[in-house]
Amino acid sequence: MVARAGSSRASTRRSRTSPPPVVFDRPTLDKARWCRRRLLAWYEQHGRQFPWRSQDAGVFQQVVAEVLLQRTQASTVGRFFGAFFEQFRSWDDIDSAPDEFLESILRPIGLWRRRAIALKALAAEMVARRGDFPDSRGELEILPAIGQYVASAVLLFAQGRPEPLLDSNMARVLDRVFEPRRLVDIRYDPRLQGLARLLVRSREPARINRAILDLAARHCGRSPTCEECPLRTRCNFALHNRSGPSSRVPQINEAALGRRRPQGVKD
DNA sequence: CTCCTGGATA
DNA sequence: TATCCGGGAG
Repeated sequence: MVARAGSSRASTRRSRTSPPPVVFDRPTLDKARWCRRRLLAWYEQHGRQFPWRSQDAGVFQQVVAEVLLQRTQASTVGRFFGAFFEQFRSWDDIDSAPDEFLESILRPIGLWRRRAIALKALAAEMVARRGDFPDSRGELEILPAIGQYVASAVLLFAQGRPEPLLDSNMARVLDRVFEPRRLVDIRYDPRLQGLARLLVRSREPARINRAILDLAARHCGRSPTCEECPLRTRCNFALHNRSGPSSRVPQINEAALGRRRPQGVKD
């Protein structure tokens, strides 16, 4: 039961995220379909369980979890999940909590100061909104703590729309299976976003999203285990990779993609 | 050491 | 468009 609040007229005029003007050729469309099937089959057996993926998790927990997951490993948030939501069970709980208390709870997983500010601002907004999110991406991305990624998560989980959870992991999978991205920053690469949106265009977009994220975490990291990957037979990286018996992977010019920060050490 | 389901800021 | 936030796991 999707309540479409007739926003057809003032449709997302020009949000920070461009609409999908990207057109793909037939081979790419076929490959995407093939990937979807393989991913779902793989996810059926190897998908990971997390609290925020549970049926028990409401939109509140799902969205807050997305904020907790930013630049943070899922396993870390997995261990942290119970302790956090035992203290904060609603937007109102966060809104009414003292800043320093929220910070102290967030401290173990890092980014605690920024996250406290962001969650506070978002909670206040959500209390004022009586708990319901706007239904357009443009309106969502205005809200505090909500950027392109979390906006997609809200549209995906709260409205069941086929939006991609395009993070650095999904980007890496798409780079390898399809074409390398143009831009270093995935947030401003229309081609990459269009590709991600194409992949999750299915009956169960949430499952596809999770399948890709889990695949990236399990087999498609910096040192990928292509032998066990369900996409290996049509993945550029895996195909180039199988040329030799050595398990050591030399280099695919991937060094230019990941940002190399000098990270000056000061003594 | 790098990386982790990014977003706000200048 | 580049930088910062942050503790923890690998």
